[in-house]
Amino acid sequence: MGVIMGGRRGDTREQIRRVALELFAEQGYEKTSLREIAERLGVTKAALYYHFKTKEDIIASLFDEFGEKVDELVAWARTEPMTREHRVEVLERYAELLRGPAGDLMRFMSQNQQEIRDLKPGEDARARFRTLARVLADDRDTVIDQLRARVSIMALHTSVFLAHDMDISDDERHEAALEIAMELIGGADRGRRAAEREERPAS
Amino acid sequence: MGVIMGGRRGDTREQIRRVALELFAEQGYEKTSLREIAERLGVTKAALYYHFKTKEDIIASLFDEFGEKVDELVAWARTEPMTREHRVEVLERYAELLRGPAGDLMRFMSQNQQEIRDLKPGEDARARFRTLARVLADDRDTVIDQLRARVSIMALHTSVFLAHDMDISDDERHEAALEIAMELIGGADRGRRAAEREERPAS
DNA sequence: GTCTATAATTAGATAGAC
DNA sequence: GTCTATCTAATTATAGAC
Repeated sequence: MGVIMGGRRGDTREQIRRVALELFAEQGYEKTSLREIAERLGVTKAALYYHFKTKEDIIASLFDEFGEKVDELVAWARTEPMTREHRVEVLERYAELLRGPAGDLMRFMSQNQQEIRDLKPGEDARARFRTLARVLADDRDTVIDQLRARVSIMALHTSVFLAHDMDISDDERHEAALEIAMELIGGADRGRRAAEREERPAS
Repeated sequence: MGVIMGGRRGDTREQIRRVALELFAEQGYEKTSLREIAERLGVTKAALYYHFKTKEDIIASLFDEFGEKVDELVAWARTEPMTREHRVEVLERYAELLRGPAGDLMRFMSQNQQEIRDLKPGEDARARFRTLARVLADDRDTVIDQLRARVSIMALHTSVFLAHDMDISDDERHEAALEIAMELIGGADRGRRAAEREERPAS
């Protein structure tokens, strides 16, 4: 939208976010120091503190952007009844969301769950992850179907490093992970969910 | 084999290992300080350094014990041709191995992959993980079957925290994770592997 | 908006007494 | 085998000049 910031180049904040995500994804949150982020950007630590109050604020800013998109996806998902076809559509959209920076962020989150567990942005992200899983399989589904939904999402998050030594392109890997995720949530001869629904009176 | 240690109580080293695993699994490797381990045990940091040369040596000791068991499992797995039934058996044995301390260790590893990536014991563990996955699906299988094998192992490693807010017992969760893992590696109407083998001359 | 300088804290690790 | 005391290095964060 062509927003013009006060200073000469208003993109410093954005560059901090970009470099921080790079380094967090590369080596983890704790291991990445503010000094390192500043050095790679050619500025000093104090400059970082002008744009972000704390180190945690940097990562919070990254998670917030992703969180909004997930919230939108969940809201959209709930506009239609959860048929198997719709579940597949939701998963496809989520997989699409994971191409680009969001994928790096979720890969980072998967590989550093413990580190970000105590951080507010980490808690929020986990809550969103649960919400998305519950869209795919809720309390009316069997516990195993609920677990299948979670494993399928995790498969999408982790495919990059699960397949990192396999000789395939990014697109092939993306396709393979999506297929596995779909098998898990929309399984072939699995009709428990539909069967249960039939037995229940429309409330 | 009933080894008798030199000192009066040879269990200090073992207690350090136990407490360390507890804390590592609770809060991660980096976040757990040697001071914390020592305090929970009622000793001092210097006492730890008598039993282990470095902090890394403590975690290496934990991974080594687990690694031996995985090596044994892999060796056993290779004594028979890899039929679908045998794959299921291998996975069952691995799941059984994950009950007890090994499960805590693998859960810790899953949640802290980035942290232990640069550590020697972490590299070794990852190599063993790949080896086990290749026992279940090797180069002659499709890439998607290879990825399925890895997802299935990860599902076993992570079921504890994937299902931590679900209202099920440990045994139910264990069963559910194992079922999902088996679906992934021994899938219903999936015959690619067998078909490929038929086309190949017995070398 | 970016800098220098520094405070305050904590970590892993070692030396040497007992 | 365990202790006290200490070293070195790195971290997050702040104060104040320009």
